[in-house]
Amino acid sequence: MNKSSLKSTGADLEALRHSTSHVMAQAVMKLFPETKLAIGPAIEDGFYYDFEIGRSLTPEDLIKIEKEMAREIVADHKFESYELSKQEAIEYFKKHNQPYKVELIESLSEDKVSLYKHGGFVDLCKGPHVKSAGEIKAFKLLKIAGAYWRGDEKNKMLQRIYGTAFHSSKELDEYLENLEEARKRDHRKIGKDLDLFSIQDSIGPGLVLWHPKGALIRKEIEDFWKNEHLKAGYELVNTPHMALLDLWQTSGHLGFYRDNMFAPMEIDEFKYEIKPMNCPFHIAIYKNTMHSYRDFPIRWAELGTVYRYERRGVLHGLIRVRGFTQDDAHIFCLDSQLESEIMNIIDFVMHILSTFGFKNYDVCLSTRPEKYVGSAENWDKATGALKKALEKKKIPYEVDAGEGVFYGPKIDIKIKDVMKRAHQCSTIQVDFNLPERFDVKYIGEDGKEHRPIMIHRALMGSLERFFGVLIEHYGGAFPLWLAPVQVEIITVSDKHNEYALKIKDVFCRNGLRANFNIRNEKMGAKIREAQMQKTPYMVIVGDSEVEKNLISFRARSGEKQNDIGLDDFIGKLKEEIKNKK
RNA sequence: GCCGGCGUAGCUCAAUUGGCAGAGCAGCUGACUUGUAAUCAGCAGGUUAUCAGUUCAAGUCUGAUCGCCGGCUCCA
Repeated sequence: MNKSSLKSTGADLEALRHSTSHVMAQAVMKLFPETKLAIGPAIEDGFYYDFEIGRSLTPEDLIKIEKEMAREIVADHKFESYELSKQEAIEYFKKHNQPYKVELIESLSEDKVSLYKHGGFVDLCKGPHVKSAGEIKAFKLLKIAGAYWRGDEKNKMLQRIYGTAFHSSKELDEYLENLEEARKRDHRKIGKDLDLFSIQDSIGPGLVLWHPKGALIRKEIEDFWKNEHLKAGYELVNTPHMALLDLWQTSGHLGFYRDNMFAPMEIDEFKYEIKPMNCPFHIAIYKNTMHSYRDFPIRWAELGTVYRYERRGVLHGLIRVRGFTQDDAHIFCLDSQLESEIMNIIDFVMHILSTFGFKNYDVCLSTRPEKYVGSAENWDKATGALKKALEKKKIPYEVDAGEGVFYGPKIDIKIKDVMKRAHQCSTIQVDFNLPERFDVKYIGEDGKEHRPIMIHRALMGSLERFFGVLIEHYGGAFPLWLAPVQVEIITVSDKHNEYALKIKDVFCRNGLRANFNIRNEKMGAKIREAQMQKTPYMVIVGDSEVEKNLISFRARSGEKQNDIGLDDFIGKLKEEIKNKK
């Protein structure tokens, strides 16, 4: 649940949705009187309610529940709040056979509990609610899902109904249209339509095949990434995909990360492990030589491919996979450099992400969890540095208290795509664990050994996830610099094929990706095809162009221009590529 | 992993109560020679995810397995 976005949609909308969830629960109770109620809050763009019902709900049930809700809304019962003592409330819910409510009340610290009543329906609830059910003007039940009681997988699984509600049906319709738009932009669909990537049964779940067009986009991203890193004072490293199991013993991953690691394989009586992280390798490079305090900061970056075991049910297109390439970097620095390094990284993240058209972010600072390594003093120092860096950069952020990784505090940056959905990609983490475990050190000014600070960071997170987000962000219509085919050459008839091949060659020599499909098809069909493939430019040549040695073009956007010089057109494209627009 | 749903040609989808697996697009071949979002015709394409079972007969019913989808938990 995202509190900030609840705020942005308004407290009254939250009350409306919360009230709608009560009305839904009431309808469910009426249709299934044996139902045991769990919880039913408002969430970012709607609400849900968890139930234990004797049987599995079906989509038809949702329709019945909606009808029952509509009747209740017409009845327009008031929402009335009142208080009971804890004991009275427990007795009430015991009497009505509502064990989850009893458990909730028992866990409350207050002496009195607040309840809301409307119609005959009573629920444990802090409120607030709308005045009466009639205020619910537009709602829809969206999906049925399983959800663990109290979010713990050891507990019983309940049935959750998701729904949403708005103040007007116009807003509801807009929301539903938005959902439809999101479905159209689904990277799995676009990935198939544009032949960018696939994930196949014969290869294995969560393992991505990058097809030529996807791989081309990846190459452009990688080239950009590498060049920007070199400019920003990073050095590039490369490390293997596996290492002796001992390495993971030393790093501690076998202890705390085993569930996410694939089983080791045995080679020549030694056990090897496919890597779930890149950090130990970078540390190994560091440790291969002596380091002076003068060397810092050391910034090593790698597009490092890692493999992690993810439970089957969590895999999702490119967003959640089992093999992925992190745009990883590790920075070794002095305490005194931590803050400025963090600020550098923040600037760098913004620079890289904004190039892809991501201008809005949700930033979170995660602080020390209950279980942690390192001294509390170091944690405070590092957390303070992260905080100060964010404040100096005037970046608004939320604090996720206790949500840091056990080895250090972190800043997570979630990018917001054009559909305003947030995606976890970038992360900046201070690590107190690995330097200790690997005994990483440098020789200080005083001639003695000291422990450097280590920062992990990823800007795009993983190329797979980032690509998935990018596909949805652009809806498949990649900007020219990323488009796998930048120019589709289309001839009016096959008389013009020779000229088409000639200009294709000119495009290629100029480093532009031009395609000419010689297939004998009417130009209307070829334009349609290029348009559906979201090719940025179509160059059209017929008698007129061949005669005058010119070209005509049509942009994906609909922009058209006839009879321009090939050099002028190429200049235009090069300018557009340079600006990465 | 858990709850629920789904799995038919490369893609999108059909196939009465169990009764001969089909269409469009894409592909191939040929004809047409085209001016800004689909030219026409022919051909080919399948162990209906896999494996068992029920039945005279299974895409359809049952069970298991695999995978996918929506969530939960977990996370780049």
